[in-house]
Amino acid sequence: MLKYALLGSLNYYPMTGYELKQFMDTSTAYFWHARLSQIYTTLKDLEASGLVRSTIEPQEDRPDRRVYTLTEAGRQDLQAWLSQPYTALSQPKETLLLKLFFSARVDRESLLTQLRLQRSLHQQQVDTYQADTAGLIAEAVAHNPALEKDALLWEATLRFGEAYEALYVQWLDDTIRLVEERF
Amino acid sequence: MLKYALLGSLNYYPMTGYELKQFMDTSTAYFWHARLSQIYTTLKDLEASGLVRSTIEPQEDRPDRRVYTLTEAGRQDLQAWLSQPYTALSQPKETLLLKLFFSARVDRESLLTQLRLQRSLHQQQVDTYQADTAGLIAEAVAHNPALEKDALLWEATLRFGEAYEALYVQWLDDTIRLVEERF
DNA sequence: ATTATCATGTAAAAGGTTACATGATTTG
DNA sequence: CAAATCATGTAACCTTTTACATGATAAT
Repeated sequence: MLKYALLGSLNYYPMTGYELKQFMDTSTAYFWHARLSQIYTTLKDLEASGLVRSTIEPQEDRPDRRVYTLTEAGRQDLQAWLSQPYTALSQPKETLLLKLFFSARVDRESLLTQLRLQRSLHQQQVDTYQADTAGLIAEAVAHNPALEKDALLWEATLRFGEAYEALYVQWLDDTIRLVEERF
Repeated sequence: MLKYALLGSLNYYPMTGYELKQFMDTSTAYFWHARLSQIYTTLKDLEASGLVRSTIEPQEDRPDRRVYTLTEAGRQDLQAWLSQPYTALSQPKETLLLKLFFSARVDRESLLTQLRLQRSLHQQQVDTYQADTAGLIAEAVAHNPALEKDALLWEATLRFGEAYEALYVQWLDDTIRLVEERF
């Protein structure tokens, strides 16, 4: 699926692997992320399949930039994926819940420390969304009004991320209280 | 991490790979799932590491049952993992959000069909939790009152699952309205 | 009659992480 | 002076999925 994250991103404008990583880190990261190493190898595969094409921009004192462009075949593959309905449910892996589920014989204080630590991490995430991501969307539309529809959908995914983090913090608060009072 | 799902489950009582699959499907599945093939190969690895031990119960007309038991080393490994704080944030992969993010050039009706389909799938999940899982926890405690503390934590994870699905349905409703009105 | 359940597994492929390797420039 | 940024990649490993293989019994 990283495939489509890359094709979708390159559909906006040509980018290097490094730039794709940055793009994803500031836009899709909270529902789809990837390491640089995976991005580089996947781009190579996509080029071998003819869905992207790369050109080299020479640079001095640092590695040449390899800029990837979406090909017509790539655009079609992306459109085909986008217009095909997604009939599955994603199956999340939540390490914290897994640990909690089996923690009945862990001592109370360790459990509370664990939960409070997670609370602070998730609270930080909420702050990040509000500060960074919302601003980036507004900026993109200001530069290019043709992205209005895109921005509508970007905001929808952002709303999901915010609601998810708010839910997480709320659930942690409830669970911390539960453990304090009844565990 | 499947490793700990298996060790944690076997800490309750010995099970076969097949039974572990069923156990996970009715308890951890909404935050941790695995296929049978992965369970079988992981159990083999765990036995090679001495964390579980298996004995064969012969059967006629169907494959012999291979029953896995947690070893003392396995119990210690599990406890070590449980008492070690989890300092990361899980990085979810939400295919629906990925598609939505790049869907600005998809036609309105396809988008709405997509979102409505997902709404019905998530609504089903809500119903499943309420019907199935809550009952199983009550049953387990009734059979074995020593599981009271366990049940407290199981209910906490269940509450997360319910809140998550409720959030998802709510977000889909909001997003469907947004697309209807402004896309 | 077909599908679900019980019950085991293996093999190949895909997806993803971690570690390694290099090195100049800019910012704090 | 140290850390972050820019910029590329490869290799080994681990995790997960998909496909294959078998076959009786019970339920619809």
